[in-house]
Amino acid sequence: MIALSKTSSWERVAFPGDIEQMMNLSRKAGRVTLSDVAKHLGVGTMTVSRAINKPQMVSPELRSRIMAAVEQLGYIPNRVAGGLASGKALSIPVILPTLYHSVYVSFLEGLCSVLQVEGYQILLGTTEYRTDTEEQLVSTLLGWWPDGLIIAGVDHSQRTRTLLGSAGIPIVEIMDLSQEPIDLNVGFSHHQVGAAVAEYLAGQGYKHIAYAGTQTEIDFRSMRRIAGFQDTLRRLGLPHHYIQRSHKPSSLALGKELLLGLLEQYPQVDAVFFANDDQAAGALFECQRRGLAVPEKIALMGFNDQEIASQTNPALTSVWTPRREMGRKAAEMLLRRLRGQKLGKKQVDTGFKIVERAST
Amino acid sequence: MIALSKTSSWERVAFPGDIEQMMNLSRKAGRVTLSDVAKHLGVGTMTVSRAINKPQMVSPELRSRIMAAVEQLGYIPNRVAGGLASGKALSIPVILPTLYHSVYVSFLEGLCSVLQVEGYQILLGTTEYRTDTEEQLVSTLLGWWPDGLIIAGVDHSQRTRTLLGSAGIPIVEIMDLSQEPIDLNVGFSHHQVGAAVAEYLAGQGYKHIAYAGTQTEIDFRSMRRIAGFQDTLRRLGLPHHYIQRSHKPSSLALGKELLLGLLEQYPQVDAVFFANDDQAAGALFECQRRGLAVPEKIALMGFNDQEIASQTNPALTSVWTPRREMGRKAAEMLLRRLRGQKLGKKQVDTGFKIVERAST
DNA sequence: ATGAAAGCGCTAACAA
DNA sequence: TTGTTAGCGCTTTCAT
Repeated sequence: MIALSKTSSWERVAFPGDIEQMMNLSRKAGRVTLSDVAKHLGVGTMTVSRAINKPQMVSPELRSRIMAAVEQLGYIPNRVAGGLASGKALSIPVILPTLYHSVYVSFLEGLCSVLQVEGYQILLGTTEYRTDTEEQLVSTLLGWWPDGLIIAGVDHSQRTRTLLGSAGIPIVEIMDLSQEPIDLNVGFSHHQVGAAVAEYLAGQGYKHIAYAGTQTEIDFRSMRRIAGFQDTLRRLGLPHHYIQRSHKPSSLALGKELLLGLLEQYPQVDAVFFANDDQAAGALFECQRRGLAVPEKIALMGFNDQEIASQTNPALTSVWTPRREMGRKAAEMLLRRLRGQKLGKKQVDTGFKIVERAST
Repeated sequence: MIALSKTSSWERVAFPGDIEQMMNLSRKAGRVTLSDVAKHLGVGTMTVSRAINKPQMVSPELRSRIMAAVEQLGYIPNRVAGGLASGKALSIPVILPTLYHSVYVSFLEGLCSVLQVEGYQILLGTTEYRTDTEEQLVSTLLGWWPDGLIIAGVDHSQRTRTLLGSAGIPIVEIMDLSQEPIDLNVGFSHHQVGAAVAEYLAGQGYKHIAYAGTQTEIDFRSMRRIAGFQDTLRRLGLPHHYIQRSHKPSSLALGKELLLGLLEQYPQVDAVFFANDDQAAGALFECQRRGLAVPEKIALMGFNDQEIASQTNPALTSVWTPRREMGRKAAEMLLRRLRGQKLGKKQVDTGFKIVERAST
């Protein structure tokens, strides 16, 4: 592998540092406030506030004068002050394990598509699958006096549960179903996924069915899929000990690694269910290289039904999961709560689907 | 394609709606404040505030009593109030086109890795490549009185530039190099990328070199790569009109579509530079299906050097771009500014590298 | 329809 | 080391 490289850096402008600092310090002084606008027009601050937030309460004539002044002076309402005064910050923290799985990105997009238009600001936090980070994030984010909070997963530390439970705001746990939700819950059963996949692969006639996944010690959802998977294999009288784990983060390369480890240890394996599509695709690429026919020699199956699953050769059977839909649903439930509307169900099972393609 | 499905939803608990509402309304009343803690201990509010924010200024004995009370009462500092009082909200908005490109996700991670530990909260906004959305986001996010702001790209509406320029806080434009940065700037030259790739492919002996990309009308960086690409081909006396565009968002499937469109229109094309690795991979998968030898019949090249490029068969030549590094660098420059430290350069060219693999 | 007063929860600046 | 005073920019409440 050759690497050509082009790099250069240079200084653009030679502002003296003290000018930069001055600009920085002048921030406060430079900001236009509500009362600046009010003074400018000789009206009360409340009138300006109303013109902006409840236009119909201000006479059209005054209103347009105010809006003109707002525009002219470049006034931007201070949401921090507004939030403090009103007790509503219009912010909603979202706590996710990572953004490297496109699953969480899709979820976020679904969420944004509803919340952004309603004027809510999303405060993002990622835990990297660590419960202690999660706990700390919850605590930090609650400090913003959010209107609600959305958190991935249903497995939290006791302190996290206490914090969330006593925050007095709607909480939505997502991506999984909880036995005892803190408040609201949108997701599907990962145990059922594992069971359904085992049943499906067994139904296709495979006899030595393996599970391969990463970070299985800290990814509770993956663990639950394994449990459902093994339970079902056991019930069907099939071997259920073909489990390959790794502590490394998920990637295509890791799919290859997991596959090779599996084949070395258990050459008889004839089907593998991966913890996600990337790993399955990485394994498939390795099969292509080795001339291992898929699915004739070995069947491969992914999870989440990301785009790559439908594009490889052969295309990968996978489990479709409604991540964007979960995002929208979670946002909608939160909004209903915030508006004081009644909620039909506090827990929603969004289900999943096995999408059969050529790899099994 | 068969689709098995499992879905169910049910009502978990039958709380009367009015209780839910009460809980919601009681939020304010239920919240423990700084003065609650102070009263509880019979000390001044400032002492509690100091014990939390500047521990070394409070006597160890009192400090531990305070921390115990904080823990016991479940006090969580209100960052909204603190932000208002201090004029520092410790928040930094990040405005990105989308999270669907893993490039922006990597950038975000790089950013978080520096800012999260320093106590800054990231406020996320995505524009979907729309300048009007960007303008609106800038305005909204500035309302949080952020300490700085990070924005992808260097092409903004005039109003956006004005808003950012007069905000009086450090601004970092990323992912590209600007002729006239608003303030700070970390990125690389997309024109240079296009030029370097054209030169590289021509150097490999290809004669009919094409560019394929999506949303080229609204993705200014892609446009700049095309410009550099065409300029160089022209200079080398090669045809430079093999350009395939689409208005659809980037995906593997679109790579296939772009490739097929290209081959239909210009059968003589012998090398294609795609706007990103996903598209190149999608095209490669289609070549596999059609038995089109890569690179013998047609050479394929990606952009960004995402993981998929190194895993396909053949592996894809690509252009490595330092997105995580840009994230870190942007965060560091911002922090230096916020600390009042001097900055070496206001603009940093992070460069790029052509990573040669088997597909060219 | 408009304005005045009070205060959201916290911290800077000063005093003791 | 600790406490007091004042006020951040806005909205609520109540008056006009």
